[in-house]
Amino acid sequence: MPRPGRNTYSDQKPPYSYISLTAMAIQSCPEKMLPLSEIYKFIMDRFPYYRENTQRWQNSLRHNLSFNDCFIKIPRRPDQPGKGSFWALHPNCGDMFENGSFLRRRKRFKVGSMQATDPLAPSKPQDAAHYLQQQAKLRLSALHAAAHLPQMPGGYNLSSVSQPSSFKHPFAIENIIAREYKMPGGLAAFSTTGYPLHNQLTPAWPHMYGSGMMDTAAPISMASDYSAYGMPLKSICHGGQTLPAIPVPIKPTPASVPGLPGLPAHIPAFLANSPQSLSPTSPQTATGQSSPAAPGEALPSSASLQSAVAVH
DNA sequence: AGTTGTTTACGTCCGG
DNA sequence: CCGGACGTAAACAACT
Repeated sequence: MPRPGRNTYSDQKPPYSYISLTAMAIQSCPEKMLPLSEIYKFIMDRFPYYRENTQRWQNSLRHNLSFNDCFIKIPRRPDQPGKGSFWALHPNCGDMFENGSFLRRRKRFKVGSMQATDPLAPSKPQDAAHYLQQQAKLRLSALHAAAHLPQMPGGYNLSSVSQPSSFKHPFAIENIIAREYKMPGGLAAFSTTGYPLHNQLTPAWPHMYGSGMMDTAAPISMASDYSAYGMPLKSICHGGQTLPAIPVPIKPTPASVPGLPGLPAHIPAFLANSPQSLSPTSPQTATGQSSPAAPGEALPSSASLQSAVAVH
């Protein structure tokens, strides 16, 4: 029996297509690739609406993964147990959403039909898969390296490398993801400790969990204990200071700064921020905060994004 | 058996 | 109205 009045506001269907949701999920993890189950988890963690009728929407989502060229299947390595492959975004599908609404794409991404926005990025799915795998490897090694670096007070000054974002549509992934985008004064959503401040979720996104979102999302997907290469992310990212994605132009911005290759300035902050990183001593323990606060990743990038956003 | 992935089909919505 | 994007259902194969 339906229980009206309970959670109703957050039960609304998010205004994002499955493609958008999937893209968000994929973008949220360091390697930019996720297995199907993690995509499911991500979506369910963030959007209560999708905790029901799982059969229905998951079927739709799988359909989208297969059907749309913008998603690439990356096979697991033999030494990696587990079901299914990893899914990634096609390197060239960048402007599929670029500056646009996540509600409805202007045009469907087709492999052959587009000229590469990234000259380095292959267009053939197979090549792209390989390409992405390489990128993921790079990212991982970077994460690994970062884990051994001393804390950087200034953090990685990604803002110096990331492109000053041009106008970002409110529904652009950066903005959807980076809740801080609309924080008053464009204040950076990061404490000096490097921990993101998670509690200012704007009421503008009722379909997601409000301030409680991060609680429920505590065992967040991206922070799942494994990486694309079977290495426990948590061990890689320990310390809370992790290097953001390697300069990999996965989503080059057309209006990018000359001389600056498209950096993943699009690290989805709110997505990437594993709630665990919220606060090591988070008072909200609704979901059993026993897990060691897994460090958020891609934070510096988000910070840079923040600064970029704050500028305009 | 359950999950994952592919494919086909059909309906709805929206913009041109 | 038409075509494209999207959502959903369903059948089926392959895999764990």
